[in-house]
Amino acid sequence: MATLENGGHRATAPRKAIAKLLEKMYEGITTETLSEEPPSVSRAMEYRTIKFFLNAGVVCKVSKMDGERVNILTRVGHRHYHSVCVQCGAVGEFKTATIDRSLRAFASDLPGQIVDHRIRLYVTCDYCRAVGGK
Amino acid sequence: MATLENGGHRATAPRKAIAKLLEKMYEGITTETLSEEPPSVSRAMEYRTIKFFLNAGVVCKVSKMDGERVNILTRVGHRHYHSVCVQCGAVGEFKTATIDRSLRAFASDLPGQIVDHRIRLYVTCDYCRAVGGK
DNA sequence: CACCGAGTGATACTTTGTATCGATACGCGA
DNA sequence: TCGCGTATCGATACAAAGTATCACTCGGTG
Repeated sequence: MATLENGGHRATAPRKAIAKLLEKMYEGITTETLSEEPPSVSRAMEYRTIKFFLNAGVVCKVSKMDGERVNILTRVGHRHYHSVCVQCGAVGEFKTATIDRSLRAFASDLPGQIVDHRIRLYVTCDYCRAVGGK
Repeated sequence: MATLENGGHRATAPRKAIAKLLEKMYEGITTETLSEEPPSVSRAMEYRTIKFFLNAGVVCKVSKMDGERVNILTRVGHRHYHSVCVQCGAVGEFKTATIDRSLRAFASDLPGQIVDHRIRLYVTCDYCRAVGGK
């Protein structure tokens, strides 16, 4: 929460409520989620708060396999990637030590100079594999 | 174009026009592009045709760095990745032989089983580097 | 207490995407 | 060639998603 209180911004009730929701929704939230779940805020606030969290770096947008984009809480630090369970939708974050080597490999296959990158993995998480029986 | 004529689908005038536009717009097109550029089709057709191309596998959706999603023509075969120039917006496709090794590395850092993945590189393309002077 | 800017809700409005419907255009068999 | 069913098309009505505006509230400060 301390992150929010920078530059004169306040950790207000709606923001704390939405942050709390973000914490427990591992599959991410959308404005639709916000209009259904308890911490009732005005429709305008749904968009405002999510946008606020986005450029505060508190949440990331992640694309599900079907193209839907949800907002998920950033739990780890700066450079990380997302894994999305194709069954339960839970989004995980991971880092990898080998990414630099991989990027060099990509770079050699490619004209131009890499300035940034996105990697996203679709997985079946351990829980779903255990439950789903496969 | 032959790709289109499967399952009783036709390569009609609007489709050919949009396909032609896709061929020359390396930065991808949106429905907005279609409403501005010549081959004038009804607004409903913009959406219909793009959706049609999408599940025909003729185009892919690619996210620009700012989050805008454009439709770009698929030029190479099945499994490929996109590079997006952050200056001119041109989208390139690339394959890489080393991806399997990289994925194994990711997999070892990650619980669950990888079923699919997306990789996207943001670059400054050779042309923009030459022109932009850096 | 007065002031001021951040934050909020309600609402109007714009943009984006979908559904519907009548009218055409094509491919194909009789 | 004629007739028919399906694929398409344009126009338009609708629905959904996102933004802009405005008046009002809340906290902190002098």
